[in-house]
Amino acid sequence: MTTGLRERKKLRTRRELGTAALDLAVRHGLAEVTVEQIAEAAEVSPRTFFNYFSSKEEAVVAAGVERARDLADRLAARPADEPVMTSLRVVVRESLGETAPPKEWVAQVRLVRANPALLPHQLAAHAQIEHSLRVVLAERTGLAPDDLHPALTAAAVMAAIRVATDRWLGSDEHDDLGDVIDEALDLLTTGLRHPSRAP
Amino acid sequence: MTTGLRERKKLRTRRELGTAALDLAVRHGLAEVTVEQIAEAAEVSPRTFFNYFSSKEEAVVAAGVERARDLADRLAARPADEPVMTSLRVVVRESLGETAPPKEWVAQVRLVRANPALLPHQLAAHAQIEHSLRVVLAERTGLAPDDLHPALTAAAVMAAIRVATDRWLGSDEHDDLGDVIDEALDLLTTGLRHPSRAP
DNA sequence: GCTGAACTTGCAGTATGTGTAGATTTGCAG
DNA sequence: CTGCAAATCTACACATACTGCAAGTTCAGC
Repeated sequence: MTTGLRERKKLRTRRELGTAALDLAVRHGLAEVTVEQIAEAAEVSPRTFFNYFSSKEEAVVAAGVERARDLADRLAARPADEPVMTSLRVVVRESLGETAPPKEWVAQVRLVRANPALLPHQLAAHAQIEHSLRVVLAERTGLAPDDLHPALTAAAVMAAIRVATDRWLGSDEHDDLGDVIDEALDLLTTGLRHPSRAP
Repeated sequence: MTTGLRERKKLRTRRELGTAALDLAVRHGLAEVTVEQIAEAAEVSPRTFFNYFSSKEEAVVAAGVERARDLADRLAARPADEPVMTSLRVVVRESLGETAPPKEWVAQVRLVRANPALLPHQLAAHAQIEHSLRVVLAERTGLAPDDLHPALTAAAVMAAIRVATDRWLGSDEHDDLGDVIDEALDLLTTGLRHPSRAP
């Protein structure tokens, strides 16, 4: 089952467009970048750009989606008898990178922070990832794919990652992101109980 | 502290534009509606529309934001010694309406379901509400406004509402929405533990 | 009433996004 | 290898979305 040339080429173009969009936006500011420039950087016609993405915002964020799709893949690869939350902690750690978070990803989340116009599309991207997670979780637990439990678990975990990342960015990336996320996941597993203010 | 005429007028225009956008989109389909039509329906120039919203999608979703802002207001009005989750359950029930969910709101979420292009903006709107909730929760618990706990609680609750609503829409609005949301909140407070499959 | 600030508006110009039709490339069977 | 069918890319045309600017117009406070 070798993926045909056609398919590979398409994927390559998509990636090309995504990274070009991100690169240009980081370098010159989102507002200064036009679709024409992105298309040119990816060596493709402007019309073709719109065959892949419906806006430059979507393209900028697309790279992140692909990165995060591997979260679901990794999750599916964990042993089925491992507690779900354990699996989730492991895969999140894994995809955060051994040493530091991938700098492409950091550039992206920083860009979103600086450009509120990107937020809607960032959140939509998260929703896609959330959906992938939900599907895997449903298989894993043997529940229906539209059951409340896998859906909410996926949503809550994505929320934890989002909130933790935001906090991490806000604190000038001083803490270890993995630790912050773990803390957030702890809160989830303890039912969001009010933490004692004197530990 | 009577709000000046100016301010009231502005709010009125904003509301006018939002409801006009929603109305037209429901009636004719989102794609068929132009900003010009929305502006005309609100008796305002197209240029003015863009002084309020940066796209028609944002306008369509704005009505929902305002409705949901009252969630935070209601929450702030609950007694401070009531357990947070209890307060949340109460205010969600309250704002769902005594008998049935407000039909304007239902129309809106249905529209988003039918038009994926609206999803990003819907999620951004949720993020705004989430922020309001977070602020109130922080005050309530006496924690810093950027603390992980209020932030994650707000995010998780919004996620619960979103997932529950989606499920409710998917099941042809047969169940009681309030019950579905309660179920989702239960999952949150029990730490998302895997529900026993034989109750 | 007068004055400054806030809001609205028209206009001009650029960028976004889509339908269509024809060229180009790829997959595949003969 | 050849040629056909389907997928993809591209150019062109066009409507709509959005923004900056320089007026008008309306409101708040003195």
